Amino acid sequence: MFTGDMLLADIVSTSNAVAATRSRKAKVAALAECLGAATRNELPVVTAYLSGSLLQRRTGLGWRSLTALPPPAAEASLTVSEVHEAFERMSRLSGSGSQVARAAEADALFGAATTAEQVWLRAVVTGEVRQGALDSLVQEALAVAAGVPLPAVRRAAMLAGSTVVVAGLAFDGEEALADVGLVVGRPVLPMLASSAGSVEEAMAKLGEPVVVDTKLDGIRIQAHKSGSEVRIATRTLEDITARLPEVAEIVASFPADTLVLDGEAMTVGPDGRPRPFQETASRTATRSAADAVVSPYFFDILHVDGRDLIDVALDQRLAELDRIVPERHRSPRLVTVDTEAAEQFATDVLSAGHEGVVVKGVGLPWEAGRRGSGWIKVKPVHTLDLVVIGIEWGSGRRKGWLSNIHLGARGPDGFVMIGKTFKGMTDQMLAWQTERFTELALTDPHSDWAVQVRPEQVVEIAFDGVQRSTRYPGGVALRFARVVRYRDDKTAAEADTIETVQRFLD
DNA sequence: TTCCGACAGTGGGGTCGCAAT
DNA sequence: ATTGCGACCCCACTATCGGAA
Repeated sequence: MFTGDMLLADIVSTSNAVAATRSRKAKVAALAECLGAATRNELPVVTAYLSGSLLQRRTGLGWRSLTALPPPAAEASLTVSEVHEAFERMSRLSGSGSQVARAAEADALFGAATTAEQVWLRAVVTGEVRQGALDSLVQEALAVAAGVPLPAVRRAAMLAGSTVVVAGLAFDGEEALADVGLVVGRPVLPMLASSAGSVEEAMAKLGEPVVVDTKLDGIRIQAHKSGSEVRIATRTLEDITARLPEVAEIVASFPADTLVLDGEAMTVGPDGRPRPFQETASRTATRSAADAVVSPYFFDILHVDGRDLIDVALDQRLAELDRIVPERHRSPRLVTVDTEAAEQFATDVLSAGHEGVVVKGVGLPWEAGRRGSGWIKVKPVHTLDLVVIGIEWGSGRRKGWLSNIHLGARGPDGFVMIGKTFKGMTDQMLAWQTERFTELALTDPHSDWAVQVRPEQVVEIAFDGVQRSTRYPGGVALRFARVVRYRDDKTAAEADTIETVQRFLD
């Protein structure tokens, strides 16, 4: 009765075919063929696996626990369903001795896998399938395989909060997908923002008029209220209601029977100014209602009292938001066509201690996922001239290139490491720095993953801010560091000092 | 023919809980 | 009590494909 069940080997060979081509159309075709071969009850697992993910949120397995694997099987026999069941058992394990039990499960699973299957299994557990296709291309493949329009798949996935749960519906046809609606209590995929260097640039992209919203430095929350019941979800749709009882209580008090709100949760000091992100992160990561209280600040509304507002223009949604949510729980905003007024607002927001602004087109509906959407964030950027004190070999497409640089600020006695970065490098820069830092190497560059170098090369680094660190000796680390350019017009002796970096903390 | 939107890849720092030591 | 790992919070940037202009 198990004949016809899809083999893991089919997933693996599809994944290898997808990885072997750079053409997106060819990737989609390969994915679609595999989706088309799945039975209805296999489809959720197959959909997840083809996008390089598991259905289990946590398995307890990671890179470290998969360093030593049992000998591989000679022939492929594992079915997709068996693999899913094995991960399901692992995800349910907890308590004393669970590591041993989990290791035994992992051993049995990997021992039944061929070499190629072991490679894929390890990659999917660590989130490193790297086949050049994730959820988005799998959605395209679903549309192709089921013969339905891509926008119908995307919209259903947005409203259901997942591609996996709508995969089967795609094969029922366009009407079945269209029947997927917003359900209060079921989180929807969040709308994301692209970024721009200035308010003016953002406004130029959107046309007029715009909403200039305050960008708070906390964590994204989606609140669902149904009667007295409130659920709070994060950006990845993890339910954190139990960790934010004070937020749930506030939402419960809002004058609506059913409600879906989008916003940010953040800790605020007694002076009314926002606290550093690290404090919000600490408070929201734990269940204990400690002294630091998190407050919600909402900036959008997707549903109220039986009415979905997803397709309604932003200005009309904001009118509803203002009607339901008191001002102290909304993020401050300005609606304008005037660039100067918008820039002044952004300046005021920054002096109030906030992260920046998000510029939004007033006429746009709410649309999940799409990076190049109608929301554009603008944040100030700082720069420092630092010294490269080490570098690491890259992986994936950066294999064979020295990639991730260690950054040092000038200290009273040598250079003090304050972070690393791999961002902002072009392929040309990667080639150049591989040669340059091989010359400056203090340790054998080919004997180790990380290479120490003579602190001579100055690099201009952009970053968003400085945070307290227990990892680095100076007690500070850069947030979102990226390379602007290498500077040959400055010597290491002219680099910025650790004191300069530490002053950013105030 | 050129341009640009969308996508995937490559990793960064910090926080916690949990199980093993 | 401490430590290491896994999970998840915040994320920027470049290369590339393929459709739009």
